[in-house]
Amino acid sequence: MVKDKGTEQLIKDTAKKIFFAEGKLHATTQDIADAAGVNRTLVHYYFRSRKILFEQVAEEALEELRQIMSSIFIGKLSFKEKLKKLISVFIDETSALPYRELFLITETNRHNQGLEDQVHDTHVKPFLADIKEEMDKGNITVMDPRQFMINLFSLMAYPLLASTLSKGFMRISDHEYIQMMKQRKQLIFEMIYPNK
Amino acid sequence: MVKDKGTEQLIKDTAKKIFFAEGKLHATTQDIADAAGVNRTLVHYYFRSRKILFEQVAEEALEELRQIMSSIFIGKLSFKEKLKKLISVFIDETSALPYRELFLITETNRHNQGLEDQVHDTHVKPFLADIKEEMDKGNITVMDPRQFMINLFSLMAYPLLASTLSKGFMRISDHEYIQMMKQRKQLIFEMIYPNK
DNA sequence: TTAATATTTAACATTTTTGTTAAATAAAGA
DNA sequence: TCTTTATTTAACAAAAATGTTAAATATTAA
Repeated sequence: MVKDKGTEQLIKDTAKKIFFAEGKLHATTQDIADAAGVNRTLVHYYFRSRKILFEQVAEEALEELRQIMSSIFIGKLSFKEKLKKLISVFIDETSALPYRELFLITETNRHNQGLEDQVHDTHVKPFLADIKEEMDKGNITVMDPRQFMINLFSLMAYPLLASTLSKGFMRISDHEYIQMMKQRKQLIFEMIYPNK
Repeated sequence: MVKDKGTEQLIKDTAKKIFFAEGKLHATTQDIADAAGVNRTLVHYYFRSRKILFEQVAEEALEELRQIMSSIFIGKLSFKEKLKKLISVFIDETSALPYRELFLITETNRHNQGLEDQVHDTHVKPFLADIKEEMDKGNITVMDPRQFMINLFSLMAYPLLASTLSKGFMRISDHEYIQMMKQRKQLIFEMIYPNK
């Protein structure tokens, strides 16, 4: 593997790949070092401890999720267009890194710490207000805007998170599943934002 | 804790509680023994190794998911009633054990083994056929029946699986979140099975 | 009761994972 | 160049987790 951005970054990126892309939540520092093709001591040299590496990775995962949200909500698109964009971006991102949320969830459970997050005021609150407004306009089904948001993220995230189970139960091949995930962009939009 | 069903069962039940209810996927045999209030050696006495305990727990998790499916599909209810029942049962079950699927997913990823499951022919295939039929009747929106099924399970499972993230981002209290999950039974049904 | 069996415990051993130290090598600046 | 600093490695140490053994206790059936 190329170490263009330096070894420290390489280690962190490799850890993310193992956790977020491969879903190997039990990976050890040795596993990470091996995958990165470096001596395990470097993990300690750059991060001092496994715990700190994990915390950095978790913090950046959270930051990445924030980025997705903010990338959508800058610019003056209509709600409808924002929604389309969010679905497309989120599904693309999550297809590449399906287990990122899962990592956050399990790390949070591991240390019995809920997450007090600032993303609420900057992104979630305005988004919920937009949803409310769109309901008042009669464009989407009226419900608790938070339920709307939960529905949206459920439909986007779950099939990628649980692809192993879905594919197993429904006997869908890897290739076809990818196709289906692409189709979901349109499908989710139509469910959430019905034409009439 | 009472050991009515014997210590072996107690250990297994405790492991399930830690994995499925608390989402502590990194729990050690010591953690499990402590939570069960027994000597760790008993884990080895009854299960020989940590690996075997995990495999048994995973196999039973899978069996429990099958049970949910079959409990719905015996009896001669209409599709509409089956759907209502499935949503209600699944959400109740998953509220109690939100991380059961997550355990299966991570254990599957850990050992690079997909799951070749017999549940397909007995439950999933007939369910998909029912969905198709209902679409032909014009009762539900026409789409790939597998997408319908994915939507259904996404809407049911994800909010419970990712409750930590949802509550954190949207600033919802534990108590209120439970209320919202109850409301989702009706809400999901209406999304999936629209009145007109 | 007693002998056989099942269950539980403590002590020990091994393996795995994590963390530390010091030395070797490479890179960069004076 | 030489000297300082950064990076990497190997060897070692400590801790954590898993697995094994044998003895103690409880249970059961003859």
